[in-house]
Order: sequence, then structure tokens, then C-alpha cells
Amino acid sequence: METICKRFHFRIINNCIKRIIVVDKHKQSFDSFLKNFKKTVSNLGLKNSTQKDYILKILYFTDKHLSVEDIIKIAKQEYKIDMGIATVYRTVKFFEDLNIVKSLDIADKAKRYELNISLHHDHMICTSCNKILEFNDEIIEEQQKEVAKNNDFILNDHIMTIYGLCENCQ
Amino acid sequence: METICKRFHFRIINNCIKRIIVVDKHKQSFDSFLKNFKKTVSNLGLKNSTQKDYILKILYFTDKHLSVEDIIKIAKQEYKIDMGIATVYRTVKFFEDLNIVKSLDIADKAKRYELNISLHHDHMICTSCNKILEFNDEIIEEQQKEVAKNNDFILNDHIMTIYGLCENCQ
DNA sequence: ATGCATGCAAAGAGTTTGCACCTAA
DNA sequence: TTAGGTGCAAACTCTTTGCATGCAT
Repeated sequence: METICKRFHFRIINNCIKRIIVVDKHKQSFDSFLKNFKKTVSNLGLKNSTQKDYILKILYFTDKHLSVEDIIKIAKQEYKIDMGIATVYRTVKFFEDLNIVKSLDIADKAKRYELNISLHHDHMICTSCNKILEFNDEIIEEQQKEVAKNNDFILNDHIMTIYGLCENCQ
Repeated sequence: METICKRFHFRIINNCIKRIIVVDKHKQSFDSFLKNFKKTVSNLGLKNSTQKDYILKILYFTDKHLSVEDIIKIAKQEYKIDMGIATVYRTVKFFEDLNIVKSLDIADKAKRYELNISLHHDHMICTSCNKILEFNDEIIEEQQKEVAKNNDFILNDHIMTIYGLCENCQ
């Protein structure tokens, strides 16, 4: 059972959703996303910058979970732009505050960042090759609400990460 | 529906299990646990030390998730022992390798450690007061296996953390 | 013109490592 | 006796901050 969800560029396999980012197809939606973002920044009384734009663009057009160093490297290689590390840290933090970016802790290593504009999903991390797979499972989502309710806890967010061996590393 | 599981010092509420560590009751079981641990260390051709013993004891007799600094503080206050920070880092890492300790990443802060000798459980963290509640939910556990299976992933471990507001902070 | 944003470098926080000394076996 | 353990300090990695300058509005 496999369906392709064109709208969100997700492939749905047995209730699990893997994100497939098809860069070119996003082009148009990115432009409007960026425009919208810039407006939000203005409305907050803050200033736009090419750095913010590029960091957003880099996060938008990747299927990976990037560290701050990754972002700087991509900016340099793909866009021939040098960005100060402090700027990138400040910007991803700002994006987190705006709730358009989520951070992900991977054992021992630097924090990684990803855009938070698609469906909520969780992660499977291969402990051998460090590959990150994404999934979304309705039953787990529902059951979490149940658990929170039973503990008088107001659920705002959650992280779920499965560690193991991916197909190739077994 | 509420049962008390005396053996493991857990209270079971609506399928959710909260750990209640009753320190005194553990006394006897700790002694045998420690004995067993020391034997394991010997069998590995490694050496025991009072530092290892105390770190194990501190982790055993707490219901909190301790950072390395916490462990040093408790050692000093409760047991009048000074331990080098490097020793504590090395020891908790060693415990992790032995699979008797698990580490827990909390946003932005130092890693926290807990013993891994009881039932598997996950965490709910209050974003207001930082309190950590533990829970275990069979449906979620099962569904994770399902997800892993559907993605050709061999599940070894997982982390699940719910963020929200606890009863008191709402 | 104003005030937020940037980049650099220095400072901080958390963790690891080298080394001389100590101690369990 | 000797291999591993410990504590100190230095090193390292990741992240934050202060400040002069740059740039969007």
C-alpha cells in the first residue's frame, strides 16, 4: 500500500509517512513562503536580511537535518555566501521562536535544525550510519494525547526518536 | 483504576506507570545490585573503586535525572566525598556502555543521567517548572515496533518526550 | 537617521583528554 | 607488581555575547 501525496511531497507507506523533498517542485511555494516570512518579520518591527533569506532557503530546500556548520557550508558552496556563525545561531534561534524551525538533539553531536512547516513527524536514527528517517504515525500521536490526559498534563509538543539499524546497515 | 506494584515501586494508573522510588525499601536490593555490579566489573578485567560505587548509589537512590554536576554535588553533600568531574563523566559513560544508565537530553542544558534497571519508560517534561514525569505506555511501545517494521528498521531503543504543562503549572 | 542585524573575537558552558600519581587485585 | 582508575588542568567543541560597523526601513 503506497500512495504519493503530491501536495506535501510525502510518500505514504503503511501509515508511515516519509518526506521526499523534490526541490524543483517547491520553487513556487518557497517564493510565497519567503514573501510571507518577510512580511512577518516586518510586522514584528524587525529587519530582513539576505542572511535570513538564505538560511530559510537552505532549510527549505534540504531533506537533511542541518547543523549550524552545515548551513554555513551550504551557503558557501551553493550560494557563494559567507555567513558568520553567530548570525546563523541567532537566526535559527529566531526561527525557533517563530515556530518555523525545530531543533533535534542527536547523541553527543551539535544540534540539528529542520523546517517545521510540514506535517508533524518523528525520527528514526540509524546508529550505524546516522541516517535520519522521518515518520508519522497516527496511533502514536493519539496515544500520546491519552497519556498526557491521564497525567493531568497539557501536551504542547513532543519528540519521539527511534534508534536502530536502517535497511542498509543491518 | 490504580494498583501499586510493590516489587518495582511503581504505581500504575490507567496504563501509565509513574515511578515512585521509596529509598529505604531499596536498601537491601541495592546491596545485591552493587555486589552484582562489582562482579561484572571484575569479570571485565576492570577495577572497582569507591567513586564508581558512590555514583551508582547516587543514581540508584534518586528519583531525579541527574547531571554530572548534580552527582558531584550530592556526593559532596550526602557522602562528604569529592569527586573529579572527569571521573564522573568517565563513569557515567562507562555505565552507559554497560547499559545500566541512560542519558537524557533536555533542551539546551547539560545531559542528565538515570539508572536503566527498571521498566522502560518515557518522559513528560514541564516547560514551565522543568519537572520530569515518567510514564510507560504499552500501546505506544507496540506501535513503535510496528513503525520500525514497516520501514525495514531494526529497533534497538527509543526516546519519547512529551513537552507541556504539568498539573501545577497550568 | 535610527535601530536592528551582522561579523569578529572573546567568553561561556559542557565535555574530553593527557599526564602524573594512586590503588585494587 | 602492575594495569587500570583518579584528579587536575588544559584542550576541545558547541554556543552565546559584547562591540564596532553595516544596512534595511
